[in-house]
Parts: sequence; structure tokens; C-alpha cells
Amino acid sequence: MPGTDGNWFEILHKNGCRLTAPRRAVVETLVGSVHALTPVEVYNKTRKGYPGLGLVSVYRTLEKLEKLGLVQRVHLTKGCQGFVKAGDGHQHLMICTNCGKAVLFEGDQLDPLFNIVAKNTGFQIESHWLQVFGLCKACQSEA
Amino acid sequence: MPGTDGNWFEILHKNGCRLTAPRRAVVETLVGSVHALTPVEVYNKTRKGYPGLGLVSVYRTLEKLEKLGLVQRVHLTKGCQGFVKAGDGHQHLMICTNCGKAVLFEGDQLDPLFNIVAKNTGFQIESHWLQVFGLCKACQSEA
DNA sequence: CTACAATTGAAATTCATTTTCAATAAAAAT
DNA sequence: ATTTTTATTGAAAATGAATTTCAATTGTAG
Repeated sequence: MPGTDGNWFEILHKNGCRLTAPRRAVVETLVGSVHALTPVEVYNKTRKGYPGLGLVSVYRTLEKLEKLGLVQRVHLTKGCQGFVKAGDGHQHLMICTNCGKAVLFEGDQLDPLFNIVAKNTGFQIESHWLQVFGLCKACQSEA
Repeated sequence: MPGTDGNWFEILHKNGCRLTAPRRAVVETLVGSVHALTPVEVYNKTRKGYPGLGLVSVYRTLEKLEKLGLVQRVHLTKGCQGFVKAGDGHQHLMICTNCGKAVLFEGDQLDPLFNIVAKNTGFQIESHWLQVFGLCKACQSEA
């Protein structure tokens, strides 16, 4: 059941993490957002409901969640410290350049291309990384 | 004639930039490398032949070159401040995770995928961004 | 309930990048 | 050639994000 936080708490707990109040609050913020958020954005959003939160805890929680594959990093032209809920399996990102909304999509079609490239360059491919930028529906209507 | 620096100097000059000694030195470094280099790496490499160079000038020159489309930024898992010679037209990057060697490749095959994604998500696509990571031939032999 | 260890937030620290500024030097004008 | 204009320089200071340190706190296992 994606989008449910119970999941995340369970996974965190199973990995020896404690379910503290600040950590819970940060997780709620991330689970509840479809936008790529910077650490400071997570901090500010979360503090609305949990004023005592420290920025350091946001960094630490994000690090944990990334390691567990629950959030993934988003690289934007400006900064490279955005985080969003990760999808199941390997997926690619479609990001709204206006509001930061992030949508995942499959891209199995890419494999043939990679095979050609591997052959031509002699590289042994390990991973790849595709992000598409554009305006989401909502932001299109605005303009 | 790609890989020739005369080109770059000409372009810089045409855009109202002065061809100073430090700038020339930095350009030489970038033109002469097939690896993604961070500003500090460019700085250290260039100082071997031009010890007076200031790090600030590296940053400023990189900024200019990026604006003119002569170098492009490379985002790595760790940092996102790598720079390499840009290719002609839109190309994608294949990067060696060991030595940073960067090879460009075409990817016209991607357009059909983007059309599908645009249709499914309702996004109006502006740009995209593909990087492939792996081991280059030389680094494969090492291991 | 107790003991242990992970986690916390504040403060200090580190490190990359940007800004400021007076001095310099490239290129245009004379 | 010489002068004038103005982009560019490097050093130093300032900024800002991320990390480390540390004593106090608080989950959680037993």
C-alpha cells in the first residue's frame, strides 16, 4: 500500500531505528508530499506541526530513509538536494519545473539503447539516471 | 574541429570576454581533459602550469563557459559540480564511476518514450537529462 | 522498572561557493 | 604609440549548507 506511512515506520523499526516523535513528524511530511523537497523545506513544513524539531534531525532522517530506499534524491538545475518518496523498483522521474511535483514512470524501453551505447563505448554499465523536466497540468493552467 | 581550443578563444572573444592568461590556462585544462572535473580539480590541474591562478577565476571562467555552452555540468551521486567539454547539439553522458571519464552519446531513440510519458502524466515536457554510469575500458582492465 | 544505546537539538565546525574591492591588464579609441 | 575604458584578476571577507560534537533525553528490550 504505497503512500501509507505505517509501512515506513515498520521498515524503520525493523532496521533498528527508534520511532521518536521528531522522526515520525519528518516521515509524515515526506509521505504526505508528492513534491521534491529540500532538507530546509522538509524542516519548515514539519515544524508547523512540531515546532521543536531541529534541522539536524531532518538531515539524519533523510539519510536513513535514503539508505532504506524510501526516499530518493532529485537533482535539479539549481540544487541537488531534493527528496521525494521512492517508487517500487527502478523508475524515472518527471519533475515540474514550477512546483516541484514529481511523478515516477517506468522506462524499460531504454535497455536497447544502453546495449548499443555499451557496445560502442566499451563501458560496462552499472546504472543510469533519467529525469524529465516540464510543467505539470496544474502549473500549465496557471499560465 | 572539436577538441581545439582556438575555437573556444574565438567564441569567448566574440562574446566580449577578454583573453587573459588565467582564463587561457583554465580553458586549456578543460579542452585537454576528457574527464569530469570539479572546480578544485580544474584549479589544481591548471596551477601546475600557472601557479598564480586564483580559485575564484576558475569559478568565474566555468560560469562563462557553461553559459556559452562550451562545458556542461555533470551530476554525480556524491557531488554535482563536475564539468566537461560539451558536445554538439543535445547529447547524453556516459561516465566512468572510477576515473570520471565522460563520453557523449546520441539518444534520439528516447523521443517516443517521452511522448508516452507526456500523454500519461499530462506534463508539458521542457527538457530531459540522461546520465549512464559504469566502468570505462581502462578501469575494467585494472580490476 | 531498569539499563542500555540510539536519538535529540544546540552550538561549534567544516567546507564550498559568492561577494567585495582595489589593483591590473586587455582591447578599443585616439 | 599612448591613452582611455572597463573586464578581469587574486586576496580576503562573507555567506550558507551540511557535518560533527556533546551532554541531555527518551525509545525499547529485558
